[in-house]
Amino acid sequence: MSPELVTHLGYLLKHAQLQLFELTTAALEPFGLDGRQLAVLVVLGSGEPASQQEAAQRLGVDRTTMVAFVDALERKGLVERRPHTQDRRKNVVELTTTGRDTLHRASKARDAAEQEFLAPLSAPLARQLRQSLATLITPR
Amino acid sequence: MSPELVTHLGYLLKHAQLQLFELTTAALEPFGLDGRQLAVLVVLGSGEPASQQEAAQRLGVDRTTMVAFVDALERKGLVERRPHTQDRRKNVVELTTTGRDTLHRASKARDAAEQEFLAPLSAPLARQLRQSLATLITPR
DNA sequence: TATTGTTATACTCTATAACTATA
DNA sequence: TATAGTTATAGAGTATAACAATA
Repeated sequence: MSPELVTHLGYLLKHAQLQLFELTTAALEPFGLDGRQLAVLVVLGSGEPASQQEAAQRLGVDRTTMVAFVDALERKGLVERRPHTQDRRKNVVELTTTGRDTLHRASKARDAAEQEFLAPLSAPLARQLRQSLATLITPR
Repeated sequence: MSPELVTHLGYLLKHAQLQLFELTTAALEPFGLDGRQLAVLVVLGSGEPASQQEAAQRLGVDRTTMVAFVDALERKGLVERRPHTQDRRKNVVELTTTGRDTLHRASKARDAAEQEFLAPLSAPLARQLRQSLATLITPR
C-alpha cells in the first residue's frame, strides 16, 4: 500500500474496521452467524417485541432489507414471526430458545474478538480510543 | 439506534468512518471528485509513472476496477494514458496539469474535512487516536 | 388513505472469466 | 506461455416501486 495513503484518517478508520470485521467474522463462524446477523439478533432480543419495521429503524436499514434478515434467522431457527395481536399488519419477531442461547454465546465470542483486536493497546489507550470514537460520532 | 449496539467497537468504527466519509464527500464535491477518486489521483501522482496494474496493487483493488477508475479520471481530463515505451502492453497513467492542480487543492480540502471531523477532540487526543489506529492496523 | 410486510426490480461496487495485444 | 489492459458478466448488498392485507 502506498505510504501517501496510510497517513490519512479515512484510511486508518477503514482498515481498522476491516480488520475487526475479519476477526469478528471468524469468531462468529462457529455459530453460523455474521456480524450483521448478530446485530439483528441483539436488536430483536432486547426490549419489547417490536415490529419488523421498528427493528429495521433501530438497525438503520430499509424494511425490505429487514425481511431478508429475518428470513435468514428464521431459517436457522433462531427467531419466529407471529402476527401482532392488536395490529395484524405487523409481525412480532421473537427469539426462540435456541436464538436466545446463540445470542448470548455469540456475543461473548464477538467481545473476545474485540479484545483480541485491541490487545496491542494498553487498557487506558483502548478505553481512550473508545471514548474518542464515541465523542466523534456524537451528533453536533 | 439501539443503545445495545452503540457500545461496540464495530459500531463506533463503522459510524466514525461513515461520518468522515460524508464530510469528505461534501468537501470534494466542488472538485467533481469522491474520496476514492482522490486516492487514485494520490497514487498516480506520487512516485514514478507506473502501470495501471501497479497502481491497482497500491490501492488494493483489482486491475479491472482500476480500468473504470482511470476511465473516469480521464473523462474529467485529470489523467492521460500513454503506452509504456519499453513494454507496450502497459499503460503509463500520468496526471495532466489540471490533474496535478486538482490533486493539490482537493487534498487540502480533504485535510480540512478531517480537521473538522476531529474538532471535538483536543490536539493530543486527536494525535493519540491516529496513533492507536495506526498501531491496531499494523500487521502482527 | 395510510401503513406493514412482501416481492420484483434496479443500482452500486467489486470481482472472475474470457478476449486482444503484446512480450 | 505469460502478462497488461479491456470487456462482459456475475455476485453481494442495498434501495425503490408496486402489491396485498389490514388499519
